[in-house]
Order: sequence, then C-alpha cells, then structure tokens
Amino acid sequence: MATIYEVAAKAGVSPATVSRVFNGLPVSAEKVDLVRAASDELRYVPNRTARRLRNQTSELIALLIPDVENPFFTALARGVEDALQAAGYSVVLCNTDDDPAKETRYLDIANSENMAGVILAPSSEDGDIRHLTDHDRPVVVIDRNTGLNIDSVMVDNRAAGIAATNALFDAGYSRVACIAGPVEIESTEERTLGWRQVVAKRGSGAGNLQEGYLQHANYRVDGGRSAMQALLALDSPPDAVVTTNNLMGVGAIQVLSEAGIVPPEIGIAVIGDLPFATLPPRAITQIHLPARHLGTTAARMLLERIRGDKQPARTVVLRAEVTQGLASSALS
Amino acid sequence: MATIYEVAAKAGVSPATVSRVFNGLPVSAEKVDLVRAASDELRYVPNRTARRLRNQTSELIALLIPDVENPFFTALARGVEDALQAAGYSVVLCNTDDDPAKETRYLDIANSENMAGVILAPSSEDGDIRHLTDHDRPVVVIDRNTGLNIDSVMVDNRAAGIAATNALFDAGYSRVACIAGPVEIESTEERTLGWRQVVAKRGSGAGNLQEGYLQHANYRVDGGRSAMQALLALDSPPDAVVTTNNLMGVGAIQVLSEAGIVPPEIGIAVIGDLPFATLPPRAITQIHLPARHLGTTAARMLLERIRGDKQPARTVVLRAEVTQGLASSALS
DNA sequence: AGGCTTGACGAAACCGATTTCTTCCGCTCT
DNA sequence: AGAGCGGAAGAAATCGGTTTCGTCAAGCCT
Repeated sequence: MATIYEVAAKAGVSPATVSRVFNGLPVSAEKVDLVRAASDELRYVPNRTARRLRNQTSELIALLIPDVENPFFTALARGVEDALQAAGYSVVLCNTDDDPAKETRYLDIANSENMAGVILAPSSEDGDIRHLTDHDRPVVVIDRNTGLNIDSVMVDNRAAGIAATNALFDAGYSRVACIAGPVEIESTEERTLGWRQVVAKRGSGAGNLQEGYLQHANYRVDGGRSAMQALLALDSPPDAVVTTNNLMGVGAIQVLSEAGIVPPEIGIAVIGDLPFATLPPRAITQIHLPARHLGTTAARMLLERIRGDKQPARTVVLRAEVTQGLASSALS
Repeated sequence: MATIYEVAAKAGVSPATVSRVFNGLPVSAEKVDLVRAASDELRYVPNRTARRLRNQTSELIALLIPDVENPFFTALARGVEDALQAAGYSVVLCNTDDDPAKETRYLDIANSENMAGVILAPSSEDGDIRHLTDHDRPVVVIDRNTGLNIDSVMVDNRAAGIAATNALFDAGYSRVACIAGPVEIESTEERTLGWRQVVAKRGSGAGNLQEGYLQHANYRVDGGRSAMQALLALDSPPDAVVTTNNLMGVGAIQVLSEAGIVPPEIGIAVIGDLPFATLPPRAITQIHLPARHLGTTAARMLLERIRGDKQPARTVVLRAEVTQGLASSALS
C-alpha cells in the first residue's frame, strides 16, 4: 500500500500538497497534474485509519439488529442502507443475536472506531444503552422506549394489535386467541394489550377471555409452533388467532397446515409480513409493519444529527397497514 | 474520551507503561494497580483507530453478500459469525446488492480500514476481485470460481441440479421444467446443467427437451413468478418443475397456489431452503444447501490465513442434501 | 568486590493522514 | 519605490496508541 509520502516523493512535492489535491484545496494546476500522475502510478488509496485518527470521524455507520435471519430486520436494514448510501455513508450490519453482551460489544466498537453514527434496533433485553449517550455520538433507536434523551422511531404497536384482532372479529370469528412473544419485549406486549382490549369489548359473552387463549412463547418459528400446538390442545380451541410477530406466525401456520386446518376454517392474523409465504394471498390477514420505512426514517434522523442538528430528541411513530384475509363466512 | 496520556498522567507513569498494562506485558504489581485505578476512574477505552494505525490490523472482518433479504445469505452470515465470534473477531456485514460498484467500494473500505480479512459471497457480475489479491489481505470467496489464487468454498451445484431433477423423475413425474437464474451466474448455470443432463437421460421419448421448459428469470421471487406463469401458459405445460434457487421457488409456488394447483398435482423441487415455508412438510422436495456450513467453513479457512498459513489456495466443495417431497402417485 | 545479566520503565520514534504555521513570491496601491 | 496583501506550498505539529531503544537498579556469579 502506497502512502502519501511515497506519492509526494514521486511527484516532487510535499505530503501536504498531495493531501490538498485529494481534498480539493487550492493547488496549482501544474502540481495537481504531477500528484495525479504519481498517485495513479502508485495506485495510491488514502489510508482511512490514519485519516480517521486525525479527523475523529468516518463515513461508516453501524446498524445493530438482533436477528439477521428475521425478514423484518433485513427489510429494515435495506431501508437504512438505501437512505445512507445515497448520502455517501456505508453501513455495517452487526448481529446482536438478542444478546446484551454482544450489543454492548458492538456499541463499544462503534465508539472506538469513531463511526459517524449508530442505529440500534431492539434486542429483547435492555443492553447498556447508556454507553451511547456518554460519547455524544449520534444515535437513533428503533421501536424501543429508552427513557433517555435519544431519537427514536416507533411503531404504533397497540394499534397494530387492535387492528389485527378487529380484522378477525370483523371476518366473523368469535374466539380469538393470541400468540405473544416474551413478556420482556415492549413491542410485543403492546400488541398483546391491543388484542386484549378488543377481546374484552367484542369477545363472546362472559367468558370472553378464555383460559389459555393467551400464549407466551419465544419470538421465533419454533415459539409459534409450540404455542399453536398448545392452543389446539385446549378443550375449546379458538377459531382464530393473532400472532404478535412474523416468525411466530410462520410457526403457527405450519402447525395448522400440518394438522390439515386451513383458512377460512381458522382465522389467522399476523402482525408483521410473511415475505416468503407460499399460501394463496388473502388467506391470511397481515398487519404490514413498515420495516423499510422505519429504516429510512431512522437513517434520515441520524443524518440530521450527524450534520449537527442539536434539537431535543424526537420520537416518530409509524403506523402499520392491514391486508384483509378471508372471512369466516367463506366457510359455508 | 480519555486518552492513554491522561491515564498515564493520573497514574503518575508513562504512556508506555499504561500500554503495557493493557497488553499484559510485564509491569510491577504496584504500577498495575495505579494504572487500573486511573483508567477505571477515567473510564478509559483504548482508541482502536490509533491502535490500528500502529498495528496495521484489526479484529474486524468484512462479509460481503449480495442480498441481505435472501435467507440463504443470512444463514451463511450466521455461520460466519458463529465461527469468527468464537475466535474473538467481529463481523461487519456489507450488502453489495449485486452491484459490482458497491462490491468494489466495500472491498476498498475493508482494505483501507485495515480489516483482518474478507469473506466474499458472489454477486451476479464479476466485480473487481483483483483488488483483493493486490493487498495481500486474507480473503475467502464463497461459491464462485475466480481463477485466481484465492481460497474458496464451493457447493457442488451440478450435483444439486441432478439430485433435484432425479427426485422428481423418481417420484413419477415425467415432464420436468426448470426455472433458472440469470445466465451470467455460474452457480445457477451449473444447477441448470445438472437438470439438463438428467432430462436428456430420463425425459420422455424424443421430445425430452420440450420447447420452453427452460425459463431464465431474475434470481428473486418475482422472477420465479413470471417464469412459472410462462410455464403454465405453454401448450403442454410441465408436470413438475425445478427452481435453481430458493426465492424463485417461492415465486413459483405462489403462482401455483394462486392457480389452485398444489402438490402432488405438480411436482416441485427447490434448490435451496424455504425457511419460512407455510406449506405442509414433504409437499416439496428441497435440496438443502449447506448455507451455514459454507459460512463456518469459509470463516475457518480465513482464520488460518490470518494466522499466517501460506499454503497454496484451497478449494473446498460441499454437497447439498435432499429432502424428499410427495410422489406423483399420491395423486390417485 | 567488580563485572555481567536481567527486568522494569521512561523517552522518543513511529503508523499515515490532516492542518496549522511560516515562508516566499508576485501583485497592487499610494 | 516601498508597504501591504493574498495565494501557493513546505515544515512541522497533531491525532492516540505501540514498540524500540536506552537507562538504571537489583541480583548473581567468580
């Protein structure tokens, strides 16, 4: 790797002049040519490490997500990347695996690498977010209330839960269960509250909140599977089910489909998208979470901070959008 | 951010001693205590940029993949991460979006950031891989023949194509079509050759290679959709289809399922995994690509290089594994 | 006791950029 | 003509670590 000194020596100028050429500072046309020729010949690429040590900043932005295998987060990542790429930044994706220790480690890296900013998507447990504000590095948090003075982009999770549940009642189902994620996760709890609220109002008769209709499980496919199996084993199983995330929805649908139960025999509403669903469309109600939009929004807010915006922290709330599934009456 | 100089001043020692304490070099117990106390109090974290400028290396490894939204690549990423994490490295994921320019940009970044190594998964077009060997930085390439002296991990794509096609003939289907990716991509072409080879041998009668049974489309869900629609529109449509990647498989299945055609009325073999499939198991033959294993293997090879292994470049070939689908005879 | 090894540790060089400080040159203005 | 100004460009400081080199004192040997 050629250095700026080698280029300077070859061009017969000082390193300062080479630096000025590369940064567009005023240099005589004659020397510009000399420097360009020398740097081309040596295939000089400025060393970012050295530059960063001096400048105390880079064009790298860290995006921390809990699970690269979850389409919700990869869609979000695309949104982030699209927006930041356009602004000349590069995104490095860090998989925290829902592990606060890994999250903290990557945050430390982002700091000591002098990255330009950080976008943090929630992991199940609260990591040491204080690391962030400490170093006055621009940060945007996605879908998590930190209680700190940090920009955030949220989803209206309560509304999503309400919409999902209402859609099932509207379609004619009456015994609507809920497959929820771990109680520690704020977003899934909010969605569950939305479900509970609608069931309390529209559920049939007195026993509107059937024993066992609320299943907590892990946030992945196998969590959805075991929860659905538990629901099917009930004495009076539900005729419809809401799942509070996409992967649990996949698990639930797998179990039903293995048992030969398909919509509209049962109603299914999934909060989140099923990007690789192989079922006919409209068989399932989906509450589309604006994953990509969350990403672009977070990226734009981060860019404003990087450019020096000092206004108090903002919270932007985005809404989900419903795609209607089949009605229960289609059974007849 | 406290620096090593501030710590040294507070502890009453030289910066060299502080550095030695942090790197486990011999320092008297007394001074170790002084330094630890001072650095704790100042919450000192070594600046990685400065360290790297001196050491010319970091514990960061870049993983370049063409599409973060494709489960094959995210599974691969998990494999890479698992192996490297255990060895004390952190992985940054870069999404090249099948764009040679982006690929080149990330490679340049990996170089000028002095990253410890690079793992490169193929994009459709050949980027400027020569950038890699230039800088004698450890590199492993996944599923692409470079012709250069670079370590690589390959999948036996021909065998996968053969296995997929044989599975359909074995199940009793006789008119087997193929939905292939863009011709430029080597891996999909190899799989297509496998299909062609089996069809030539086992296809019915003279017209064993029906006009239109080979559809080229883009490597995504919509590519699979349009190709499947084209196949259905043929005068004599196939009774089974092989898709040369997972996303095209999803698209094909979606189209079939919308048309009310489900296995075993039609045979489907997908090369790749359908991680979020919502169909009953065994409805579809899957040729499981060892994505995660590809990742761990590549990571391990890279680690050997980072540790100074200088042997000539190696190529490791992994095989896919078949999960059998339903037989055509199940129709009756 | 005197020479020699050994180990701790500070001073200073170094990694490769950027940027300030200075110098130097040519030009304008009175 | 001489003071003053401005632009180009080199010398040197700087970012924050690591590492070499040299010093000094303690311990060991004959």
